[in-house]
Amino acid sequence: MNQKGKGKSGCAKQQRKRILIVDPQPLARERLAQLINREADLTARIVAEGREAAMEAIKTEPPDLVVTELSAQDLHGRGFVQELHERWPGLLVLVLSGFPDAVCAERALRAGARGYLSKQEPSSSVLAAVRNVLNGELWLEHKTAEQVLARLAIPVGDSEAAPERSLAERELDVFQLLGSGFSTREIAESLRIGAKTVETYRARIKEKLGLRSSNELLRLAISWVHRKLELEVTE
Amino acid sequence: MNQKGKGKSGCAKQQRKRILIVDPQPLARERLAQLINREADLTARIVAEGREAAMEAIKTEPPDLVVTELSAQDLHGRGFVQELHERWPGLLVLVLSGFPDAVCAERALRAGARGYLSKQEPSSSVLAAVRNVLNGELWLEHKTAEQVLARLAIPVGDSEAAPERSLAERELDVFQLLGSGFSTREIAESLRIGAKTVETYRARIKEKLGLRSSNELLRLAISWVHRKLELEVTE
DNA sequence: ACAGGACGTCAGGAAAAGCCTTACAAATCG
DNA sequence: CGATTTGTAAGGCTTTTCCTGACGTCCTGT
Repeated sequence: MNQKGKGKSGCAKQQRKRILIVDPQPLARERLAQLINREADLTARIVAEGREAAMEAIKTEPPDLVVTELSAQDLHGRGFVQELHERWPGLLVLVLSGFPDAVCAERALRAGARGYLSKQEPSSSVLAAVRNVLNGELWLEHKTAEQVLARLAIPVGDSEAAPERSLAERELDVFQLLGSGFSTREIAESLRIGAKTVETYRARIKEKLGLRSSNELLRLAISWVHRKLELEVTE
Repeated sequence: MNQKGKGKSGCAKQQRKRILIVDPQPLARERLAQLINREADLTARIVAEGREAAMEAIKTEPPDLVVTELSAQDLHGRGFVQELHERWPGLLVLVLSGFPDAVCAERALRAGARGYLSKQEPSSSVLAAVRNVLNGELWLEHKTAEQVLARLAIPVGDSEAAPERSLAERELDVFQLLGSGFSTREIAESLRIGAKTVETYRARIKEKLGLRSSNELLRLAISWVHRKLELEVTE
């Protein structure tokens, strides 16, 4: 909206906030870069080659903000946020998600993200989110925020039915990927851990949820994902 | 790449192919519209307000091609693509997907789409896909294509091959029981046949539906049962 | 009428996935 | 500080799935 008039000489360029975009979807990332670059006080750079390249880029030229994607097939993205947060604790991270969901939002925030929004939000909101997070504020969509707060507000009551309350992080990863139709082996690859480890999680999930067969586990996981997607659609 | 040079007079504008974009993700759809609009012989229009609005737009101003998204909503429930195909059988539809997956591709094609590609493909591929589909060709990514080729033999006309149309009685029994959460062994008992026989059916189902893993089979079966239940409830 | 194909049924052996047990370091909790 | 949870994983055994055949029964078309 208003910009200009802050740097009278060439130094304005150096005051631009640098934003690094890490997103596997070209259409989305290109548009986002455009939107950012046409703001006079922001400048965007895209990393298209994956997470390692992103790390490299951050090391060589630290950005003020990283905007990254969190999509269904790659829950490992949460690990990315966490990794970022561990290596550069002060780095601001905004998560764009193709998988809008309060549980994911909460987990992204726990992992160190400073904002979370759905790709279904209008461009203007995306830009608003970028600015807010740059200003040091936390950014969440309203509905998501409410849901997250509601979840945080509920102490360890007695509503034990929801898998996400009783499962550990990694177990939830596995559960969700199982429900999305991935095999144990694929999950292992996606999470970058051994297949044997995934088997351990499956066993623990089954124990925690009181399931007897692998089949029941799969069925429950799939229904859970279904339900989540339905909620997402209706709201 | 090359455009221009085809319309020497003002009539070029009227020859522009009209493309309607239906996608809930603003970033992606805006970028796509840009890419299309900067081609001299193509013009894009965005529908942001949902499927009904899209139907309306198609009715009032028929496009040459509809590019739409396939996200979570369409994994179950009857698809937008199918509805489009029923109402305008000749309408070209290209599906952009956030979930690169052969099963989804398969379903999209069966529902009447003429192309399917992942949002992870580079912008240039997206544009290439648009052009190919406009030219009457079928467009698939290579990996997806290989997986789907098996059944491309089925003409695009009025296939409508839901599982119940292509599976034999016993195969459908097994499919449904699988989707209801029964194991191979349980199904065998339930149908009073040998477990080995059930295995045979599973194999045949997988072949007929072009599934590669037992996991995919299970996921499809479960989704199918879900969908059936939903339809029963809502209708 | 008879050949070809889809259907229903099953088996043997190889390959893969899953289950049970054990392990251990780090984090967290009480 | 000790106990529990979490994240990671291996070894060995059991079950399931996959691949390859097989065989009789219906239809269907020419």
